[in-house]
Amino acid sequence: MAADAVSFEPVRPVRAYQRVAEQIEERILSGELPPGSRLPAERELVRQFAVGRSTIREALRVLQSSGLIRSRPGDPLGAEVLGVSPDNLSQALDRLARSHLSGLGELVQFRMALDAESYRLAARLHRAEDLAELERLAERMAELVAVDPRAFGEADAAFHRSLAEASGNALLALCARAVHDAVAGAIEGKLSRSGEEAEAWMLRSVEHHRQVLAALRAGDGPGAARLGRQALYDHYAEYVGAADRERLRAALDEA
Amino acid sequence: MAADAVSFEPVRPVRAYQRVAEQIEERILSGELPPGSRLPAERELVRQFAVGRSTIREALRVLQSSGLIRSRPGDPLGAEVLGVSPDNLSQALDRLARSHLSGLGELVQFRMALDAESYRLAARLHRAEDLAELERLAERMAELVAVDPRAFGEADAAFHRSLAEASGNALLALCARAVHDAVAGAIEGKLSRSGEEAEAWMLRSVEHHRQVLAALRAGDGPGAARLGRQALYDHYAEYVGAADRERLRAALDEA
DNA sequence: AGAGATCTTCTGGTCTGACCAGTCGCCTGG
DNA sequence: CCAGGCGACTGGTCAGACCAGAAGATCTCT
Repeated sequence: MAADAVSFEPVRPVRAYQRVAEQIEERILSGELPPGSRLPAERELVRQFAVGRSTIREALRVLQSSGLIRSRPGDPLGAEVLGVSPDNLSQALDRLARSHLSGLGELVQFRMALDAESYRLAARLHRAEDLAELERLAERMAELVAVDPRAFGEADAAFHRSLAEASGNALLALCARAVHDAVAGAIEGKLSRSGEEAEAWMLRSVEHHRQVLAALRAGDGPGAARLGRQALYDHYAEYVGAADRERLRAALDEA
Repeated sequence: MAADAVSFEPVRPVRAYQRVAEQIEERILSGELPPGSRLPAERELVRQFAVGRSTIREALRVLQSSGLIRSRPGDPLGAEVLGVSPDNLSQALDRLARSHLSGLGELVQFRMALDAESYRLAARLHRAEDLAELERLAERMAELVAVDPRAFGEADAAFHRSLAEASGNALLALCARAVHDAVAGAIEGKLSRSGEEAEAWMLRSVEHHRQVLAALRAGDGPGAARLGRQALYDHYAEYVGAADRERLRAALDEA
């Protein structure tokens, strides 16, 4: 142990822009720069950090690509602090999904796991107001069937988001949302239902939500989880290849 | 619908560096620039894209911060393409964990869900060589107990990685790894076990892996999932607050 | 001839200074 | 009071320069 204590670590060069980005990120994550606050102008940061403007700009680019800040030309107030957001997470998941590494099957299978867990937790831990909100959304969706498919889709997404948030785990909810978006992006275009099919699909969704709500009220975690898995299988099984369908079935069994 | 078709979308300015980054990212994600290949030198990219060097550099910074490429000063081959990796994901998770949005409890709870699902799938879908690899790793860990705690920890991480990969879902495996890293980062420092405690912990790990392997061989998905959840609870319950412990218990029940 | 030191020439990292097109606040003329 | 214009900012982009480091070529000494 003593010999380890005096051993040196290889010093790796730290770029100037990196240290600038780390300093600013630290202030944001610590809450010292809350969302909505403004960074000084670039030329002011140049003075404060005593580096060139290109260094400052590269640092700001990194922070911006992480979704921590947003800048707009001509804004006399400087870059806006956005705080931690799930956008970066969705972006990362999106990349994973878009790379040949993962196909639609893996994506849906992954979403099965996330949804099932959030349903299960929501059934066990939901608060009264969560349930009220979910019932409100479910009602609105029932009204929208055969009226406005687009609004129905949005309400559907909102329902799933609220359900995930009712699990009490914000991280789980964010990831579920990110994967939801990734699936939607992957299936975009393929999903071309005729009017009748769309209506049948909406009716099935409403029924599914009714069952999930019943499970939530009963506090039936495993039941809610099973419902979530089954609904995803029913929705997407027809869009994946044979091998992926086998995969999804495996995710369904014993669950 | 017709009225919608002729409506215009608000045009948002697209920065030059953004388009450069998108073009390069597209080539990487499509596989045209496989991992290990090299990008042209910056000055060459300046010529090809017909933009200034600072624009090129900001684009490369974005790609680098996403973990897609890596550049090294003086490298005559140009920036190296790394391909999609979970580093960006774990970085995003790390930020979420460090911000007040998510604490260690949520992180561990999330990991419970991912690990449980990957164990469950691995028990059902693993190939013979996966099992052989896992048994090899488990043996090596058993040898390392009380010899090299550091090497043991690495072998442990490798075991979990292989186990997640045996699930057949690369996306799930990458996310599990990212969350694993984020948890490790969040608990860093707090984890200061004495020699005896460390050895007891290692022995418990070996036993746990033995049980998991037995469940895998038996194809017992739910059993493997339960083992994974329980092991995480046992490992981390002492490090989280009372509220988070309740949360973890909820993730354990009925699973 | 082989091995080591030196040189050349590239790389990425950084800085400076400049210009442009926006955006906002102020101020003036109605 | 308000509309319009002026000016002083902003961020986005470019051009050119210098530096330290890395790699391969070259040279020198044994």
